[in-house]
Amino acid sequence: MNDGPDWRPVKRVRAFEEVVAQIEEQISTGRLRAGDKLPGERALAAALGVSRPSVREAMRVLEAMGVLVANTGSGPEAGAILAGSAGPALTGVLGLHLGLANFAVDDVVETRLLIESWAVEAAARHASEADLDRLRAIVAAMDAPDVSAEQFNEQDTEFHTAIAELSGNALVATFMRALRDTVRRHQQRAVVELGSNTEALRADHRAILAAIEARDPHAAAEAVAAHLRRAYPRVGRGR
Amino acid sequence: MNDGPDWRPVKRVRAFEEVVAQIEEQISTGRLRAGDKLPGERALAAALGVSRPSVREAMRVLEAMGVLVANTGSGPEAGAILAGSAGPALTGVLGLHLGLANFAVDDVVETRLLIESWAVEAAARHASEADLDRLRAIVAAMDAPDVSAEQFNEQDTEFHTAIAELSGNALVATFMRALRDTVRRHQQRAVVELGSNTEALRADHRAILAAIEARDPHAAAEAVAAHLRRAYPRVGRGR
DNA sequence: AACCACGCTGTGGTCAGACCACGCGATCGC
DNA sequence: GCGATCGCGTGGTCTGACCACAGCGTGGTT
Repeated sequence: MNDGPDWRPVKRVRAFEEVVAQIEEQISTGRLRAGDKLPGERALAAALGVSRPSVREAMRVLEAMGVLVANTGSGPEAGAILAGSAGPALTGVLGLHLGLANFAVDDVVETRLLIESWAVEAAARHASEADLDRLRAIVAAMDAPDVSAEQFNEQDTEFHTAIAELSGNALVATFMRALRDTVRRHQQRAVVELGSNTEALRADHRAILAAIEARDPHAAAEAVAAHLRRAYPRVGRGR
Repeated sequence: MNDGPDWRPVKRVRAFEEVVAQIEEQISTGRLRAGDKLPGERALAAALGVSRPSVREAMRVLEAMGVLVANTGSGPEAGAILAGSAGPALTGVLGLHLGLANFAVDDVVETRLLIESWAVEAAARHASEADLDRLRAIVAAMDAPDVSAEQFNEQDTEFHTAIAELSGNALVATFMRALRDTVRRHQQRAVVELGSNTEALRADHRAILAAIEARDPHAAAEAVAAHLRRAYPRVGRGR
C-alpha cells in the first residue's frame, strides 16, 4: 500500500489566511461571540505581526461569509462587529455558481421543493395560533387589490420564509430564503412573466395555509408541491 | 400607506464592491465562464480605475465564495482562474455560523437527514449498475480489517457523498457534503467517540446499499434515517 | 445655566510605490 | 542537441500616507 514518500508539500499559507484562521478559532472556542467588536485594523495588524492590507483582506473574507460587518466613524457602531446571518452570503454563493453553471436552475428549484415540503410538514405539526395569524396576515396582504408586482414578490418571499421559520430549524429557514432569492434573482434577470396570473398563486397560498390550519402535514406538503410546480412548470421532467 | 419620505440612506459603495459587482456581472451575462482567466491584478486595477489593493480585496471575496483560485508564478496555471466548486465555501460559512450560535448542531443534523433521505430515494430510483459498483467498492473498503478511524471517516464521507451525487442534483450533493463536513469538523473538535463501534455503522451502510440495489426508495430512506439516528442519537427529540 | 457649533480623535476606505518569491519560457553556453 | 541560466510577469506583502465619516468633548454664545 506504500507507494513511497508521496508527501504533500507544504500548503502555501498566505498572511490573510492565517488572520482568518485565528479569528475563526476565537469564534469556535467561544472567545469571540456574536455582537463582539474586533480590535481596529491597525491594532490587529500590530498584534498579529502582519500589515494592515493583510488584515483587511481577512476582513473582506469574513465579511463575505456574513460573519461580520464593518462600519466607519467612531462610537459603539463603528468598527468590525461580529454579527450577521448566513443568508445573504449563501444567496451570493449560490447565485455565482449558478452563473458559472456549476448548478442548474432546476437543481435549485428541486432542492427548494424538497426543503419546503419538509418545512411545511413541520409547520403544520406545531404552528401556534400566533404563527397562523402571521401567515394569515401575509396572505391577506397579498389579496389586497392594489399590490404591485414587486410587492407581490416581496410578500411571497415573506410567506415562504415564514413557513420555513415555523419549522423550528433555523438552518432550513436560511437555506429556504437563499434558494428563493437565488431563483428570484435569476428569473427576474430573464422575464417577469407571472403578470396578472397571480390569482392561481394566491389560491395556492390559501390552500397551503388551510392545510396548516387543519394540522394536516401531508396535505400541506402536497399543496406546496403543487404550488411550486405551478410557479416553475419546467422542473421535474426528465429526471 | 405613505409615511413620508422615509428614504433609505445611500448605500455606501466601496471600491472593491464595485469590482466584485462587475466581475459578477461578467459571470452572469456569460462573458466570463468557468475556466477563464482574469486579467492580472495590475491590469484590472488600471482598467477599472481603482488601486491594486481594492482589486485584491475583491479577489479575496470571490475566492472566499469559491468562485476563483489564485496562483502565483507564470504560465497557464498562473493568475486568477474562474473555477472551483461551492462546497468548501459553504462548509466554511456553515461552520462559522455554527460557532456563532446562529445555528444549532441539531439543525444541521436534521437538515442532513432531510436532504439525504430525499437523495437516497432518488438514488434508489435510477442508480445505474456502475453507480452501484461504486457504492459497493466503498462499502467493501470500509469492511477491510485494518481501516483507521480517520480512513473510516473519510470513506464514510465518500459513501454519503456518492449517494447524494447519485440523486442527479448537483446542488443537493454540494449541500450534503457541506453539512457532513460541518458536523464532522464540529464533532471531531469534541470527542471521537465512535471507537470500535463501527460495526453497527457498517451494517447500516450495507442495509442502505441493499435497499438501493433492491430499487426500494422507501426502504432506502428508512435505512438512512436509522443510520443517522444511530450516529447522532441526541437529535430529533423535543421538537 | 442651557445650548449649540466647532474641532479633535479614532474608525474604516483608498491609494501609490516598492520589494519579494515563485515558476514558466526563452536564451545562452557547452 | 541539450541543459543550466536569466528574464519577466504573476500574485503576495509591506510601508506610509491621505481621505471621509461619525461620535464626543470643549468652547463660546445666548
